[in-house]
Amino acid sequence: MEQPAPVSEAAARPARRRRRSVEDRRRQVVLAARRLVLREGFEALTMRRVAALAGVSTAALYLYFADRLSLMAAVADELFQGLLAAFREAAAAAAGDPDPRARLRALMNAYVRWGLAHPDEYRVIFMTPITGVAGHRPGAAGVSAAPSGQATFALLQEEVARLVGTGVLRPADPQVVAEAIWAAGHGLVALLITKPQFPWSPREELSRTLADTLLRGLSA
Amino acid sequence: MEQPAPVSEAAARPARRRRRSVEDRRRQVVLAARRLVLREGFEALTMRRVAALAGVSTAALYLYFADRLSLMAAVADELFQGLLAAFREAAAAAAGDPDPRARLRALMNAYVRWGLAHPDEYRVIFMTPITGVAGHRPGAAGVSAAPSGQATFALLQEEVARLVGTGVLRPADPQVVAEAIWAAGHGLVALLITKPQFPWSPREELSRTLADTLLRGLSA
DNA sequence: ATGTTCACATGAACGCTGTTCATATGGACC
DNA sequence: GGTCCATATGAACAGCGTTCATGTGAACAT
Repeated sequence: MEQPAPVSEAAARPARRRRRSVEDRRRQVVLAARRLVLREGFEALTMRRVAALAGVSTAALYLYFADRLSLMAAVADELFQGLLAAFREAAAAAAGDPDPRARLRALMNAYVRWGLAHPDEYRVIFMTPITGVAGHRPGAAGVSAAPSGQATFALLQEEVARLVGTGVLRPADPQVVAEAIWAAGHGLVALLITKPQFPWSPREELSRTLADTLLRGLSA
Repeated sequence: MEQPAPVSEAAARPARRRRRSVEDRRRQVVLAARRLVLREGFEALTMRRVAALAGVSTAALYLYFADRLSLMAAVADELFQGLLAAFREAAAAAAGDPDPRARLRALMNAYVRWGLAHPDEYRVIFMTPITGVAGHRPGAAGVSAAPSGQATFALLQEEVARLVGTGVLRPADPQVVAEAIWAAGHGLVALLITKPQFPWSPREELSRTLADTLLRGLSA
């Protein structure tokens, strides 16, 4: 339809064309799910609602995803790009700052701000027991594990490694340090989301104190 | 039955006796729910299963609790005592240490260790959107907000205040600092529980790095 | 002793969930 | 034109939280 192939190649085509179509539909489902989260929140992310919004039957979802968590993993991978964009933006904004720690601080702040600004998306990505983007139903074995997520963490990890390498931060395993920073940021976002009735100090102050303390503790 | 009151007081008694009985039942339900979590994990905590184990009908639960979250709040209050005990134990163990920061460090480590050792209980307490111990059905308005939880956080907050007061930690609002420490610890536990497949560094190393970094950043 | 009242308890139902499966359907190949 | 097979579906299953009309039995008044 898109490109009328020679008849001689027609034998090899169908499989490809079919697979293409399947992946298109799969992607369409993921996008519908994303729209659902953005518009109606985390709780709206049910198989029936996603199917209805995507215009397919509920059972059809199980042709593209092993189960609900696999679908959510695919959605998470999509949502990650929002956080990734915020990361890149923060890093760019801190480019001119003379303080070598500015970029790392900007990443920390961007993470917390993004999480608090997008709690429903944050819940999908970081507060749901998701393994990574699992493969289609027949393919059984899971495939690529959330590339966007890895890219995002890599950004943090590389920045830490850079600062350790240049001696700005005291000698340490960048992997461990990056994980610790991530954990600290996640804890703040997650607790504020889960326990909103706790008498929290102002969020700005809290976020600043956490980032400052970590940076001070890590500095050489 | 327990104490045959004079007939003249009989008019006032029933209400009291009845209330007592109701609270006993309520407590019995909470204990059944706790046993369920301990033995079968977080997912087993359903209204039907709790009711069955407590020996009452499912509908009866709604006489004692407004909804499922209220029941879980009561269970959380019960589970908190485990963490509180771990906190007290850790504080006592650090009593002889010459380092004035030893107790705070011990609290941080105890928190993370307890959470990782009791993930199902941790999920009930800290990873479920719970408001506090809500009142009975008719009473409508919620009552005491998780006393054990408050006591636990108070322990951390007081220790921070003590160290700030003695000049061991740099001047800061103990409330903000305590919240930040809590958030950091929570993040580590929560992420390890939610994303067990992530290629984490060894837990001991992670926990130590996080605690050391925070202490170093907070020290005067 | 009898009648009345009312807090407490329940079985059954409602609408929702994730998931499975027998049954179509329709295009690709022989 | 007939066969096959990937794709799609409606219906069903078991479970969930929650509600409500219906008991039931002890406490009180007469």
